[in-house]
Amino acid sequence: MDERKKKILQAVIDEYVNTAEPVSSSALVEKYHLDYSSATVRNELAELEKSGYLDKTHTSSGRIPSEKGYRFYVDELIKEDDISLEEMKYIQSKLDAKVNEIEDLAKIATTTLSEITHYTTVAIGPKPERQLIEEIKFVLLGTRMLMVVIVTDSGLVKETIIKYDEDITQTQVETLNNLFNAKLKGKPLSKIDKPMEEYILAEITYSVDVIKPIIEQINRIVEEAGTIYLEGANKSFDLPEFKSLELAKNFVNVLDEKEVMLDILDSGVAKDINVYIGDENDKEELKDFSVVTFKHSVGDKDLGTIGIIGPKRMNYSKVISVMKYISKKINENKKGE
Amino acid sequence: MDERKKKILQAVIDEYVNTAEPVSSSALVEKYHLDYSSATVRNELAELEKSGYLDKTHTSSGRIPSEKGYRFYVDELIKEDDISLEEMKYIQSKLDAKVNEIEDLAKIATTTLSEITHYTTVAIGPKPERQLIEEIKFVLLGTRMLMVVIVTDSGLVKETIIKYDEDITQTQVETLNNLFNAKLKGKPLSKIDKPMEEYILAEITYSVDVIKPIIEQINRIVEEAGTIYLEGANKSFDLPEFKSLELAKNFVNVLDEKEVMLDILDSGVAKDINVYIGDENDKEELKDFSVVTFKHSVGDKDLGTIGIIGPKRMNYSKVISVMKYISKKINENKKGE
DNA sequence: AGTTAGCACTTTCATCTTTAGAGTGCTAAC
DNA sequence: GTTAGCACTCTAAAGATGAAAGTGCTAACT
Repeated sequence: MDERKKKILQAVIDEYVNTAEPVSSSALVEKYHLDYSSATVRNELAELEKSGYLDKTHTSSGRIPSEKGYRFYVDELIKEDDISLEEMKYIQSKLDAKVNEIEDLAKIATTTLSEITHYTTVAIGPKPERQLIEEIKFVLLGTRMLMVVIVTDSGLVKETIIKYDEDITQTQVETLNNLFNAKLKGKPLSKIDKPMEEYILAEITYSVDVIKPIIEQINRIVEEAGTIYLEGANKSFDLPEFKSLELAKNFVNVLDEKEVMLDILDSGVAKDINVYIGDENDKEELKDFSVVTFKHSVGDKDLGTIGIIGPKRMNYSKVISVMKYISKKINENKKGE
Repeated sequence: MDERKKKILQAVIDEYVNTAEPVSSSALVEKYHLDYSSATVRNELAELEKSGYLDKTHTSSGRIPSEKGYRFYVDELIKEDDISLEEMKYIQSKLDAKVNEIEDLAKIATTTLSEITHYTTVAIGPKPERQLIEEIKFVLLGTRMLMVVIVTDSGLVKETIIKYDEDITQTQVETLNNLFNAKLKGKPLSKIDKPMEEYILAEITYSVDVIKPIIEQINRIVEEAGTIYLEGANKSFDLPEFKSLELAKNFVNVLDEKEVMLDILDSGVAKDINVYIGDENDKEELKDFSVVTFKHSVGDKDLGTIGIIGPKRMNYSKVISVMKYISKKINENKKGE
């Protein structure tokens, strides 16, 4: 593929990303200052189509990029710094807000990413099994409410409350603190399995009624730790792709299925940024969309994965530039602590 | 209004609620076993229209209920037990789940209501200012993380975490516990104002840096305590009213505006169930919708308000029946505790 | 050999026209 | 008071028309 073809392909994609309308040869010449006539461009477009980088919606329509075209764009033509000074400042200001909980950080990053790109974003924290329990603390509220707090090494703090029908003594709380810390500290954050449950039950001399709900709630917390954030689902309604209400509904339904979302975010391979264009998505429901995911981390600490879901004609340059910038800034901020 | 007119009006509304299509005289005769010819029904329909209970979309169309018609239906014709045995069982099973936090109860009620009625539901807890602080507790996690827990008399538990750059001692935690409990226990859950802040700062001998973030976070918690739950926003897309994407977008936007939602839920007057039909809504954005709200409580304890937002042709009978049933069950469950 | 003007050809999209069908309102008869 | 019958109205879907937007190809040009 020669330089002129690349330039034209890039122009077609840039234009189509903006307008969502098939791009004509004359529009390219006018808007992209090409020093050739529309006829020449037409010849090139025909060849690009023959090689599979472009498509047409009907015989006499302008061109739209094919998935192969987008893939070439992402691999070869992408601008890595497609981000304005204003956007940088905005990101900085958002990230500057004092963040106490690791979950809030993910939330802020997700929201900001959605605000700047205008696409729908999803996020998931580090996998529970990969976090280690740093502390587990029991706190008595009043006389019949027990709060359980779990802190992990990646800074996740999760708590839950259990109501009892009878008073809990401070001594009991001490025993619980000692026992659970002895058994769970340093262990991965995963559900309490049967053997462990039996061990704990055997160890504790008093009522099973106190322990049972604790184990139940801890297991619930662990499950919840893999929760997904979703941001800007509405934004997609403004896309011309969703002129058809049918499509819009489908899209919303996909987002609603946590399982699907989880799989997508998890599937990212070794690379920090992964781009799946249309058919490259495993999930049938996403064949008409593109997904970009990135894992963010500080040093070797995994902080989870953020993903963007948008139309295939997504602004890949902007999305990836912004992702990289956010990722960089999170790292800088965190290192300062 | 004579009995036959009532019967016909009821039939028109029931039919329109189901089909969302203008109702014809012949359809009424066929489906509702009226012992009159379509011509007679037509005469009655004409009179009902003249009195303002019915409308037409164009001269030769069938009838649709007017807002006055819906209002009459709600006031006079409603079936108070429009709920099936299956639905009762489903509600019971949902509410049976052990609920430790008052907020979870609101969440469950909201979700269940949305699932059964297929409309969008919103909920808000009791107003923060009307709750009294029962306990405020400081808990040290590790050496540099401080957790603040606030428990109110209506059972709300809110917590937050503050990270410090230096170690916090157990003695400091004790001082904090004593001071804040002495000053705030029994007081309404509201933001810490300037005089109180200054008093606290004067009282504490050590670093302002420790106190400032605590006050900040407590104020954030209080603000958050008035949070809204939203459930089943997607469901509305299935309504034929939303054939136009424009309308659907507007609807989603209304839901997004927390202020509007808050006002609506707050505006409920003394009655436990309030119905606002179309123009009866204060908010311009809701003139095309109907809103039903109900306050739920146990004894004299306010538990907040739940609202349903749907098309004017909402199934008022079902909505109100289900609301009453849920309210009743919550009361029974809670009393048992 | 690469470029381009020119023009026939294709397809869409918006606008009109037509027609069948659903419903009402009214009149006159029961 | 009720109803059969029919003229009349309006909608909604299906075809008809024409302009506009583009392409592809040919033949001429540099």
